[in-house]
Amino acid sequence: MEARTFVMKKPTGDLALIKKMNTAIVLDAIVKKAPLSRANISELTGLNKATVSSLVQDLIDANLVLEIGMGQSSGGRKPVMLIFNRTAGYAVGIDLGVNYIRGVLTDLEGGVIFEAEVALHRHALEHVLPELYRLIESLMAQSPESPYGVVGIGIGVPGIVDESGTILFAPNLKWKQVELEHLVSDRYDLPVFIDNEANAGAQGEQKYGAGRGIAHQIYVSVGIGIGTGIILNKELYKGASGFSGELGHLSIDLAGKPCSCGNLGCWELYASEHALLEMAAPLGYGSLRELIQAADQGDEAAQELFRRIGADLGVGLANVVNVFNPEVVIIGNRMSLAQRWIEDSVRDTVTKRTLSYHRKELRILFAELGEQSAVRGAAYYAIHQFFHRVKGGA
Amino acid sequence: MEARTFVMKKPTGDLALIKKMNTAIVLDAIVKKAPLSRANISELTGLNKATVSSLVQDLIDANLVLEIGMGQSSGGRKPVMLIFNRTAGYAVGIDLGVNYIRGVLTDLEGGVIFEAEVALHRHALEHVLPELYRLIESLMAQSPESPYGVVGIGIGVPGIVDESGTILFAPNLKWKQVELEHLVSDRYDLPVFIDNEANAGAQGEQKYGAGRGIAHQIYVSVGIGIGTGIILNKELYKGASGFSGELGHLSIDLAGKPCSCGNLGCWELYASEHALLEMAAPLGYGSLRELIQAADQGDEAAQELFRRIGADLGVGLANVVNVFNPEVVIIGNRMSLAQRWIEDSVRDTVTKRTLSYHRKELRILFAELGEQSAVRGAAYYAIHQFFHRVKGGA
DNA sequence: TTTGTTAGTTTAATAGACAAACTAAGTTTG
DNA sequence: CAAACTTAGTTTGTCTATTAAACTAACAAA
Repeated sequence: MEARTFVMKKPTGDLALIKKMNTAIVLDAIVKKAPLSRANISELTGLNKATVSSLVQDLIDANLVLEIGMGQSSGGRKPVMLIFNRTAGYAVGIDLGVNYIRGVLTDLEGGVIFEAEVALHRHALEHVLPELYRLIESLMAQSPESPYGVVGIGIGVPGIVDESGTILFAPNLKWKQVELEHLVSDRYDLPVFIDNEANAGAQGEQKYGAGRGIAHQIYVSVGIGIGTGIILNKELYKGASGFSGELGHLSIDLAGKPCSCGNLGCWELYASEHALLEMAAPLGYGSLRELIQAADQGDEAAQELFRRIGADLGVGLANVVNVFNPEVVIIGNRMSLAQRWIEDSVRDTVTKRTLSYHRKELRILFAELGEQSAVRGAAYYAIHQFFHRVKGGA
Repeated sequence: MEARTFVMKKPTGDLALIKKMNTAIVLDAIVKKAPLSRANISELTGLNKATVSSLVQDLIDANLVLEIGMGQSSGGRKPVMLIFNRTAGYAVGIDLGVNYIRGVLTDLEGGVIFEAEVALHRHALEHVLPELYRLIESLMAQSPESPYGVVGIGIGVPGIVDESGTILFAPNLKWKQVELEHLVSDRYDLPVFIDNEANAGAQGEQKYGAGRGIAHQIYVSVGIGIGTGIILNKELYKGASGFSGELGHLSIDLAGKPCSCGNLGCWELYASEHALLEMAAPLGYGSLRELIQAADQGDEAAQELFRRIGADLGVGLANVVNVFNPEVVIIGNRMSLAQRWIEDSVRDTVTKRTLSYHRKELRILFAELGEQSAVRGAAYYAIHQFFHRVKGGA
């Protein structure tokens, strides 16, 4: 979780804790419902006016809140309106893909200030790292002067990551045991957060996209394989070993095709981009883009292929829905580009195959942030940790 | 959550909260590691000696903690040892099955004081309710005089339950829309908690059985059908509608047998007691008990049947493991009686079909509480809520 | 101008945690 | 056996964050 070690005090309830809690409550109110006056905050949160005044002053001193002048009077003294100072610092988010590296610089609200992308032609670590560093440095160079500067770097990667930010295995990059967090944080002396692409995407959609305000959200990243980010009670769920959600290897056919993972009939053998292209090859199409174009131009075979992929996606999604009973399922990554050709068959299949109790609350959506789900989510990791740091008082 | 409405104050951080937290910390320490002295608690929790003394006094005044006399000196004044007063109150736990009602009376540590069971021959509500009431009353009659008396009643039922404690649907009882919580709590004027049998069983194993101290535990109740109780971060996970974990309707065969739920190839069609007995019928066996006996006496066909059921159980479990990456999976309910005949094939299948990363942390266990998982879990609901109530200060 | 209203600060009270001093009651040592 | 040391638990005074209430500031309407 933490990047470097901030010494953990004993977690007993003392006065510092309650101040921390209340500060968080106040800041939260401002972030979510700005502009607000102190009086508004008091009413909204139930905290006493005096308490709010004191906490707000601390936040102003910490450069996290700004007074933007007088608001409308409703028959008495004019209120002083407060907003969150989103430019008190900046965050870097990186999406390290298989054939690209994408990066954004965001403000503390996660809004994109600047973005950049480079193509990746080789996967060797010695080749990728310099590219990554160059991208990070170009992003940081764009960050305006600010009280906190760049507060951290979040990176989404296509592989399995452990708690220490080490990439255990990234099949499509052919990487094993890459201590990426150490490498990057040593270089820039900043907090660095590594997570897999699907988790980062899930966070992105949860905070800034289709999943805003939703407690139970499953993000299914359908690209070359299938990955998932599981958000339960508004928090990323990671299993015992820190990497759950290998839903790509959910078996949907107990006697189906053998998978490299050892199981039979894994979902991603049926419903990923890779599976689609395998079936498209005999028709003479070599890429997702070509296939979509063909479908758009009326090619029945291509359209049928999408329907089939949609159905198989739906089979797995039905399982996911029956297991998690989520409020939304978000389909993201490259396959979301084919939304118009797969959406109907996905929905039909899910409707047929889920319990009616679960269907009631369910919405199936496509990623709102498109290709930016993962970068924005990655940046959020850095922002999130920054808030914990400043509220702690370091 | 709450049974009756205790008016919720604004959840801001005030002094009462921190006292509540620290009281909980102290009580927790005593419950888990008794006997302890005040000095021990101070060291253990990091709370100041004075604070501990004061909080302990409150707990003694509330009859929740007892002084049991002097402990061993280690070179200075003898410590006064403290224990949790487990008999300050009692809880009733009920497992409402399809052909039985089982009940226990427990102390506040969940230890069984008294147990009883009645057979159910008819399922009509008019017939079951009086039986249920008679059982509850016989249990309550056994509770000794105590400061708090019976603190609540927990009931596990074979069906889908909503947040208000209404049984929406219990297929095997043919019940629909039974407001059980209301009925029972009106009758006894006590807090009543209804949940489905698998969730109750999961809680039972989590607190008193094979899942003690484990954060991520999946309890699979294999009976007539398959139900599951999912515990993540030590808490029962319920989905958006309050009833997730219909893992029985996880499809393991995308083109398999049609299920009454609308899906194809549902797990419980392959790996439940019902499925087993269907396959056993041609061999001339009519019950699980007979089949186990046959296997014990060397009947190869029966043994083969168990191996097959074990394998199909394993297929579904592998999916569960890949999805949740839990630390333990606990197989409970009736099928756990056949442990010795299915264990090997279950393990083999799971090993073959799960990702090695997940397997590392994984243990597959059978219910430690046997047939009592659900009753004990049900009682725990009442105990748990009681603690929240007294710590609140009512 | 007066009256009433709303915003925000100041003041004094309160409650809980804590450190330090203190009392209580034991053990070890010369 | 007395003196010295140890440990348990309580008492005392301090500190801090919240709060209610009083107060100041600034405006609108009559």
